[in-house]
Amino acid sequence: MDIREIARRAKVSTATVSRAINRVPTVDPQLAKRVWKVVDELGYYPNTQARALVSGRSRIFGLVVSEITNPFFPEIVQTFEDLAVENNYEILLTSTAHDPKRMEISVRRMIERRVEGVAILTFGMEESLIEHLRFRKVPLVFVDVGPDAPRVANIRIDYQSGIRQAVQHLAALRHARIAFIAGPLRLKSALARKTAFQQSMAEIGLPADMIIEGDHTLEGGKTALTKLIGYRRRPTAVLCSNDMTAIGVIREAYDLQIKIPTELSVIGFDDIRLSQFTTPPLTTVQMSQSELAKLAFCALMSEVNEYPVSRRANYRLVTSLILRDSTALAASPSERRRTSR
Amino acid sequence: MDIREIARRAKVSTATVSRAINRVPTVDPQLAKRVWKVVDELGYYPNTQARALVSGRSRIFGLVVSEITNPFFPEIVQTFEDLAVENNYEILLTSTAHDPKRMEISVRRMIERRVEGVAILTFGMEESLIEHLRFRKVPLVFVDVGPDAPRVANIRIDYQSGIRQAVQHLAALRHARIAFIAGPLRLKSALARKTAFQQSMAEIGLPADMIIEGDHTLEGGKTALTKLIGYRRRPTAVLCSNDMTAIGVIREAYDLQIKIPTELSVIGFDDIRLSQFTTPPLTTVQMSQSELAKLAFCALMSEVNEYPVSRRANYRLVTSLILRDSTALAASPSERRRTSR
DNA sequence: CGAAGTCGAGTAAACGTTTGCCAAATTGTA
DNA sequence: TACAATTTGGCAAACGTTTACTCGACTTCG
Repeated sequence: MDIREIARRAKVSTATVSRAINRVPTVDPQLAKRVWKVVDELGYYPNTQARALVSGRSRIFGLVVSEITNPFFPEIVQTFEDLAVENNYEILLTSTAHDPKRMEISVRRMIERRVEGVAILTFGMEESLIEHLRFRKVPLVFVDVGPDAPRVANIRIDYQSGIRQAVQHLAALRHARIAFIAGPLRLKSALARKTAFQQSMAEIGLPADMIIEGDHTLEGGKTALTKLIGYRRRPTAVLCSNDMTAIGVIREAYDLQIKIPTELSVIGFDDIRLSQFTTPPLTTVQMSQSELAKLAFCALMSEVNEYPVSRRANYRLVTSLILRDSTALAASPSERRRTSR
Repeated sequence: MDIREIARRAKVSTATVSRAINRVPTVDPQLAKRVWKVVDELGYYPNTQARALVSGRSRIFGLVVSEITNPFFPEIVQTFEDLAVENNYEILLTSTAHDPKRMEISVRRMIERRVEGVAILTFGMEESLIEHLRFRKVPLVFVDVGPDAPRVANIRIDYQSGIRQAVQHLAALRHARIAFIAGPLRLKSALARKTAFQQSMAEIGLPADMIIEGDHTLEGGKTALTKLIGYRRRPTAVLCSNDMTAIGVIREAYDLQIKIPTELSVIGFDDIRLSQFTTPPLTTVQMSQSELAKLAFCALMSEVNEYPVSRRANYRLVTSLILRDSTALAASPSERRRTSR
């Protein structure tokens, strides 16, 4: 069943059917109604590939994430999908798992399906592959790491704002020995978080001398804590580069019978949904995933639809502290071992 | 850059280029090599929509889930995607959030993109919408709830096997008062789990008289536990219809200062990844998500590619108990209040 | 009243592939 | 050497839309 069948039954030309379906205003309302009637009766759905072929627009956006099973991403995917549907786009989702091979396949898939734009929401990506997309003039949006080039938008994340709040919150609770468990420092985002921590500490005259490089996983958080408690002067609070790390810390603390928050305050970063559900609920720096997805989508949309000369856009996402129950007043050293619930 | 450009440069016809690219064996290796050379040099990627249009095969499968943010689904999506990529398929992911409106949009999207098959991995779906797909003879695969019809495959889940193991495990640990927190009983899957529990209890002569209807959420688990401890004769163990419920129970137990597993044993169902990370790690009945995705994908593939007359296929997924640390010997009533870590 | 505009609908040419059919080239057979 | 049989590659017709052009029928205006 195709547009010709509709045309025949409504006794008009295929051009008119096409125009009616696409709600072109010049078509006579009478005719349009006749067309729509037939369309509904027959349950006709236009063939997207034919449309795409002739119009040159696939109405597909690519979305690249590290891995969907990483709790950071589902919310992004969800929001992105919602927006896509609202705007009659489809999304081509690929996960790269930081594997060059998979990235290459991702890019190939995107190009073959002729995506109109790609949001790369993984943190860091093979340059050479991006080139393939750039070469084809596909609009791109990155977070933090994008090149400064035409048709490339960047979402700049303001790590400092939230991390400063976190540090000052701890300081206000009289913590002076604050440790930081960083992410893998080859990731620009992890590096930026660490730097923000150091700067925030410096601002209030505290030493940022307890920094451990973790790997943004739960396991990493666990091992980091075991290292931390081996220190001569243990930290009374620990700020983590992401929530999974913080959850690892909480988990290890439980095993070591260190009470949180009374004996150790913990703050995470990201505010993945899961962090509401830890025991105790995690105080964390929020980097809104849905906001991020929204920015990415809008960036793509305007790149695709706006006046061809879209000025090199930069978007900004601020972070901010969410208070839950994993932080408390620092125990004074003397009462260190007594305090517990 | 299209196939004609390649043809021109390789000095062959477009037909030959097409055949070379699709590795049709009748084409002379010499020519094929020449074609591939040009293809690589120019970085040519075939246009999928044109292909789909003429071949009548979109190479897209639909995948319907409830919501990606539900921790049960990401793993499914991941596995499904991996398989899809391996077989040169793309996946059109939609989440319905149990909302009829969204389901309708989902179905429309699928039909417009001409998916070759749809896996409906949400538990329960609007009949009428399925009809639209059935009407177009799109192969479908369901879990548990599918109609018995041609071109519809079903994955039958064996809830009984795992739940029996769970019950017997608890019984072996001398638990006699075992509660069950069910899911929303309008869901066939939740009902089946409850029934499996009742049967398993009956088999070993224990009364299944502490059953509460929850809602498969963490909150639901929390409130269920508060009800449970109000009972005159408290349960010493609780089996939950899914992991989120169990996590809610653990969380509430923590707040109520009930020690798990010494004072209360908890078992979940699903084995979502998260359940490894609770404190204590959750003993649970595994229903392998990746296995489920694999079955669904294979069902679709064989429906699409096999000899036209594929006999009505039924697939089977067994469940089984995974032991972690949320279960322990039942405390005898006398030592009930003394025992704790 | 006739010429010049306006407006709406139809004709047909794309879009980039695959593939049925045919002809040319090659090989085998007598 | 001639003819049949078999490969192999090219021509051109699809696939289902959109859209630039065209053309007739009304309006409008001098």
